[in-house]
Amino acid sequence: MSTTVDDDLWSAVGDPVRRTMIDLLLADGPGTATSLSQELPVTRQAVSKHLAVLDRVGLVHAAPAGRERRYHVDEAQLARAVAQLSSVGATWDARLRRIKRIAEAIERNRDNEGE
Amino acid sequence: MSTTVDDDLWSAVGDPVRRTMIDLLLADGPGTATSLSQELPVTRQAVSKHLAVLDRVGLVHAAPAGRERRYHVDEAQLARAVAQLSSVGATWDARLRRIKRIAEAIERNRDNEGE
DNA sequence: ACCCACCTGCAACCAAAGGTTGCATATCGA
DNA sequence: TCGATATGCAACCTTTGGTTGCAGGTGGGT
Repeated sequence: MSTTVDDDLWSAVGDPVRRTMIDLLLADGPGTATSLSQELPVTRQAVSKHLAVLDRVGLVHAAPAGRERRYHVDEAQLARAVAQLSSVGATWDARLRRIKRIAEAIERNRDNEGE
Repeated sequence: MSTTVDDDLWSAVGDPVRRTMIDLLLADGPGTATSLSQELPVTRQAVSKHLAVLDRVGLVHAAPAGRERRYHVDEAQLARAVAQLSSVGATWDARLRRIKRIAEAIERNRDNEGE
């Protein structure tokens, strides 16, 4: 079961730089490619490309203001992304617990045969 | 605050093919590059490279058995990955809630001034 | 023992993604 | 108007995900 996740949304937040960008936008409020690049280890152009990716999947939106483009997080879309993260996490977690339970059952069974 | 996430671990599960591979290994139990590739839209060699990536970050381990290499999920490491997913999710979720709370406060304030 | 089928690893090659530099354009402010 | 600043676009490089082709082990019949 492939968990039916939106691959575009996931891989958008899969990049460490983009994840940090979202962190920054949430912490400091809306920002521009230039302002973000000053707090990141990459150039403004790289940040600009990442913003384009985030914009394409709807995680951020641009608000043109004079000579600068101020980006802000789309809260609804980010909430959707968070839901998917926890969804996959929950799926894996459930499987891990099931595996552990089966392992314990086998363990008990082996003990019974041994006595 | 950059959430101090292990970027290698995160980007390992960031790839959709690798995520599906983990799903398969959890659902069907240990498997080989060949067996996994039969249920995936990529070639055996591609799967083999992905397994190498997952192995490098400790999410899977190989058990050489005769002519085949059977891979199984490292449950502890996967649990760690799941924890990071939910950690980032929780961080963003908290910020979203805080933003919403502030927005509502401003809303209330504006209403008071208006009356 | 032999041969064939099967699983694997390695190398060459390709395309897309992330990153950089350089340059041209547009806007704000003194 | 002129300089400083913010942006966009293009060329180029490197890494990564993907492919094909080929050679090397291992297992199982005959």
